[in-house]
Amino acid sequence: MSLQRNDQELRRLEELEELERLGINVFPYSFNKTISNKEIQTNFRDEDPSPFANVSVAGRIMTIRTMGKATFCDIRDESDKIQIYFKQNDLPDFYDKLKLLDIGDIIGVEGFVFRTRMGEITVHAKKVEILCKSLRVLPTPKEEIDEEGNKIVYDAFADVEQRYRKRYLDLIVNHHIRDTFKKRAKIITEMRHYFDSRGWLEVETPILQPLYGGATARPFITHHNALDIDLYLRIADELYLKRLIVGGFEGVYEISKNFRNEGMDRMHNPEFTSMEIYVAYKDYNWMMDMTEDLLITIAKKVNGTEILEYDGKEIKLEKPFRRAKMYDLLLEYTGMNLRNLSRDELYSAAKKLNVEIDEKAGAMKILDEIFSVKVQPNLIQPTFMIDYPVEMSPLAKKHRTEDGIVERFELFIAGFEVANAFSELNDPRDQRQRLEEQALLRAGGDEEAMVVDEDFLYALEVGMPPTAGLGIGIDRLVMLLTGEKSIRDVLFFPQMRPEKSKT
RNA sequence: GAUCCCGUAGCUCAGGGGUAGAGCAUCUGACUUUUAAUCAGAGGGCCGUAGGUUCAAUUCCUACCGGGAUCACCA
Repeated sequence: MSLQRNDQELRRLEELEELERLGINVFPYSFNKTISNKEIQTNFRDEDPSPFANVSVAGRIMTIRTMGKATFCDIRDESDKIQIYFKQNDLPDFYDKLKLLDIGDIIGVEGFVFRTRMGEITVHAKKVEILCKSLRVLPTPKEEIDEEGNKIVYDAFADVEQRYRKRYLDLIVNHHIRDTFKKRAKIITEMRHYFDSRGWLEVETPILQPLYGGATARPFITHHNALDIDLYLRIADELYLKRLIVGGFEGVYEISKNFRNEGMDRMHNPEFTSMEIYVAYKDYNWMMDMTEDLLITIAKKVNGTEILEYDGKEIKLEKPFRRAKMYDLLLEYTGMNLRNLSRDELYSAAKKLNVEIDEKAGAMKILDEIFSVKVQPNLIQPTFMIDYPVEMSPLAKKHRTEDGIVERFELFIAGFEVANAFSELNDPRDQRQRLEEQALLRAGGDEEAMVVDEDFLYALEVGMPPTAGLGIGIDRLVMLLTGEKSIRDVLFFPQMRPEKSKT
């Protein structure tokens, strides 16, 4: 921890000490803020300023303009900016202390609201309190509105690394980014509301798991000292939620973090938020209807429209979403029928399609690769891809009429996966066989294959009703509804490589 | 892991083999309705680190360090 301070920071420390010498508590305990900046900005009327004859505002100083015996500054609170007018005659005790204030300090101001000659709604200060002295220099972007009303930003705080590492600075300086996070909160609230109003129960299941399951991914491993056992941070909560359906709940859902020890890019963060829901007596057809309705409801509540714009493309969330079988989509975009092909036939098909494949890849891996290169980028409008090969989906129920296929869908929007769902496998014999096949893959070196969870199998043997399950990647849904291109822009604190001390 | 790009003042960036540049921020002075305030002045830099080429390197070369993007990995 370096305590080296630059000249500007040293000067701020000196100012702080000077204020303390003058008997001012630079870090007081509270302030009676009576109104938000936004309320003033939206409700002030020149005809009748009386409701604002005595307001107390507070916020962080963003700019200071001193003109001798008068000073203007802009302060920002959570809601908006407002200008403060300090006049020497009106602040005999405080005015000379203004020079000890800096951009970044937090102040509280009592005064009356008026409009300046330049038309700016402003608080004329009668009393000023310092609420916090800032010892670090803020990045200092400047904004200007040109004649066409366009906002021009100078010296933007735009370095993505610094923005992610020091998100608090990003939030202060790039005030608008908070809109994304407000929207994120609203999306989750609306989702909860949708589920709760249908009587489904929000639950919490273990994050520390003795066995990990419910998805194919490498886990994070940790250690419990008292029990002296390794535990895994969950990669999914699926198997626990199904145990609750076995226990007699008919609708359970959980919104929480999963952890996957894999690569990071604009669609992946090692910890991410997912929602999983299980509803008894339903199948994947019902779940598709519900998913459509859920997403359209949320989009309308959050954006006021079911039309999205993402990456320059207009996307309509309109019932019904397209439903297409996996092999039909593959045929559509590759011109090849890939069903019932052997591993080697799939491999040569991939070669023909110029899809690069690892020599050792198995049949499902090849199929997945062809899909993600040739099909997925084209699925811009909402598309349920349905009916996957059984080998790809160890927890999904076999298709009621088609051999070798399971009842599963994934929802693609804007070319990325938003949701994944099955008619849940509830035949314990079939489930055991599939998990044992996974265990074989695992023994063969596939680190992502699932492990056999005997207690889960026990629960299935006790009996789980027919059930439909759905998982939605919340981060990706937020990206879709906010237009953000990187998962890092919808997470306050995305995972970053640790900062190493520079040589 | 591969490829490409970046590293110069507190911030955003320009420059270029010969004393290091701008705007903002900071400091001093002027200014009692300014708003990218303005005006006059000032301070602030191991030009990421190390080595090489050179009379001379912040600049060219190499390596390293730090970071980013794309790809690979990863539903």
